[in-house]
Amino acid sequence: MTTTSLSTGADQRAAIAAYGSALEPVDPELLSLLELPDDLPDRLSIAEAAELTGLTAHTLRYYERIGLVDVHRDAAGYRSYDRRAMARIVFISRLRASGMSISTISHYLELVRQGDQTEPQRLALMQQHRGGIQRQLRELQLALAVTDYKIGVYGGSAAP
Amino acid sequence: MTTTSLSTGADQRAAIAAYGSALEPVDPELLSLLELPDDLPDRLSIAEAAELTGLTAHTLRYYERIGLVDVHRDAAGYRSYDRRAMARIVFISRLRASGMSISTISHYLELVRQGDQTEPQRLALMQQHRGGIQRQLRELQLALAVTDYKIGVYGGSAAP
DNA sequence: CTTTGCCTTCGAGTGCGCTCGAAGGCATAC
DNA sequence: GTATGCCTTCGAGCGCACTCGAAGGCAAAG
Repeated sequence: MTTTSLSTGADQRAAIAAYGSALEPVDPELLSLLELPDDLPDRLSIAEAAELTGLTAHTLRYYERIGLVDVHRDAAGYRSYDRRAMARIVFISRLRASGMSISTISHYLELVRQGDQTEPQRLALMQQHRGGIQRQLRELQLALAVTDYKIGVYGGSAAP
Repeated sequence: MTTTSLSTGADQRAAIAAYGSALEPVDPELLSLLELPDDLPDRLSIAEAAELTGLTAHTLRYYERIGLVDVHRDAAGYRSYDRRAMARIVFISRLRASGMSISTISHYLELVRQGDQTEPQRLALMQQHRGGIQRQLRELQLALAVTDYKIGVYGGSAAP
């Protein structure tokens, strides 16, 4: 769409790469927090992205469909996940894993789209989420205690 | 049903009490692990049970309906939650809060019903659940890290 | 050429865990 | 008596987050 096909074959997907992702370099501190591998390829297929994130290809398409992430297409029309997309997806999956609803994530990302003046709202949202995470941590500790108790009752050891 | 009504009025529900719950005394260690109050009344209405557990009355009826817990009825046909029922409900809510599905909980409770010879299976189940809890704890730590990172970016402090 | 396999879009379906509402019973207050 | 409020059972409904399947495109292998 943006570039005309010069090369053919397998390289085409990679060749199409210099597109869109270098606008902002993706905060390296966040990138390392998200624990993406250092040798993360520039462009990944949906199968590779699924493998790396632990989500299914179906779920990745779903996240894109509902507007959580933008994903480029290569010359064949296939999805091509760049560093930015991967970072966002892992970020989203962290929020999901900590119980943030998809509608709240959508709202947060909409605030991001609206620019810097929404930072106070984003801050409030994240602070509230932090409270939720801490509550969950406490609940998990309680659950761990009763689970370990039962394991003890059944004569087992905690490490299976 | 079991006793004929001698008293009338408010005491009737309490009067019906000496029924069923004293068969086994409920493991005091588990009871304290479940953090039920020391002054837990012998018999609670569904509203009181809901209040104490943080579940809704609807959910308590649902858990009973699907066979997770047995609950006695008073002379008026109202549910009356004894210590044993409360302990089980809190136990269930701990398992739920740590991500055990209702069908797995049902299975576990069915094993309990089947008697001592199912202890190895219960042990395995709880050990597996322990693994799940630990995985969730790790995921929550990662989520907490990115959340705190964002809070920092937005100029906020972790304690709101 | 055909086969294989991964990819596309689209819309519909699924499973879970509640959640609700209707219709009615019981008990205390007035 | 009636009104209020909490309780009962029953079946149905709902929201969420996927999850799936059909129909078809693209490209490397044989």
